[in-house]
Amino acid sequence: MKTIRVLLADDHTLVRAGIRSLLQNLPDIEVVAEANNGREALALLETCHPDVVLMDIAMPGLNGLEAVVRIAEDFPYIQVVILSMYANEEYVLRALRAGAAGYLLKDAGPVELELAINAATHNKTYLSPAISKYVTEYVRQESEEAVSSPLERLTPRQREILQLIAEGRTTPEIAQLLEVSVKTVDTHRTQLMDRLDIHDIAGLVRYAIRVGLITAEE
Amino acid sequence: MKTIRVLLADDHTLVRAGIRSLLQNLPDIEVVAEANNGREALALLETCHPDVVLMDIAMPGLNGLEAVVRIAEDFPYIQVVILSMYANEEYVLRALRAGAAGYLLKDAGPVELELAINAATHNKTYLSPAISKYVTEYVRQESEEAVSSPLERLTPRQREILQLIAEGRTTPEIAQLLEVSVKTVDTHRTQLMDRLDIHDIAGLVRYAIRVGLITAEE
DNA sequence: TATTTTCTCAGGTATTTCCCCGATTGCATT
DNA sequence: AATGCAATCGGGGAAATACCTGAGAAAATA
Repeated sequence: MKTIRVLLADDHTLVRAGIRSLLQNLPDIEVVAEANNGREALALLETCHPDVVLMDIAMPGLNGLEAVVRIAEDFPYIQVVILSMYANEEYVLRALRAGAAGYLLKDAGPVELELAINAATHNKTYLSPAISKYVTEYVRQESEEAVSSPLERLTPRQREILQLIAEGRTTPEIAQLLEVSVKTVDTHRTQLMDRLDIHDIAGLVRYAIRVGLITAEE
Repeated sequence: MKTIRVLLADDHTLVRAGIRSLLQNLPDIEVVAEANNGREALALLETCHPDVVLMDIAMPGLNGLEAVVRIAEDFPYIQVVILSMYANEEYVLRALRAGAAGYLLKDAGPVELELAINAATHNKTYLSPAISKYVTEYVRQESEEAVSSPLERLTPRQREILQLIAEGRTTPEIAQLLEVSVKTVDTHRTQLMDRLDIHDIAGLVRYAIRVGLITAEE
């Protein structure tokens, strides 16, 4: 079995150095190049021809998701494993639709690194357990049509109520504001919580901020 | 020269493993323990008695800045080097005021790791070049009086509980986590709400994000 | 030493959240 | 015509929040 050539793309030098150090302890894996961002990674592909690209998402200049799209287009034989801090559904879906061969959380164990890289070289997909749960099957088929940011999984009424909740309004206040029954608002809250799989106010607020429905400032 | 005992605190397992791997290549440095967050780090101090703590800032449960304050108070002979993604002035100042012996950016080079740790053991301070420029001198003197990130209107305990609330923990959960009565947590919540003049969970979450106690991401 | 602050805990109460079950209406797609 | 979805409303209940009063012990501060 020949050694697997890996390109490392992460804007944090220290993190990159750390992961390189980890990979050096693994057999059959060789880090052939490092990149500071997506653009650098793309530029290095032709000269280094890696088998697998290990790529962070949050990078200045050209981020990882964008880079995955281009790699999949121009170098279909190169597999990309995303290395992300966040189990953000939006990111995961976009990465997989773009053709990523794996999605690793940065709090994954070192063994997962090896798993993901080996899976990628066999054209298989490895996902960190924490994310595979809400992705699993339906992503790839669904990718053809409906795009659906998670926010769009909510009805307009649900989004409206989510925003009011995140702004700190109580259920009775919202009911009065919208001139409907308290029970109606209650039902909407319950249902939008189900859809987002978030079950407390704090989580809703963070989510609302994440998707830009509100801001933390006032 | 005896070996330097290091405790590693970072919530990203992979990053932690990477840095540990880097440190193992350095002479006279031994990683004696790893922690997932600030609270775990504090708990490990007594049993592992490290010389230096390498600590991330953004961690769930108890963040790095808060942990520095407590370490400086309870274990003044232990040096703390902050390991952060952000060159955020607010963070840097708070860390140094709290008594951190160093502030490393995650895109620092591996050599800086060694520099910072060695500086720390000699009671010196190492700062990544990118941040030392806007810190330099005036921090330490100014720290005596003038003030006041809004967060400092809260007691350490209140900040700790605020963070847990903003992360979505319920009162019983927090009580169990801190090993105090539910009523105690309840009182803390009430009192910190009074001080901030914020009277609902949603507002607390937005506030916590605003001041950098937590992020909207997960 | 005296005072204040912090942290701890308790009782009680009102409100709200969170979730279960159910339902009707209307609108749109199949 | 039938199915699905969105929006409305209800009863009921366990849990959590929000707020009140009061209070002891330890720590920091004046």
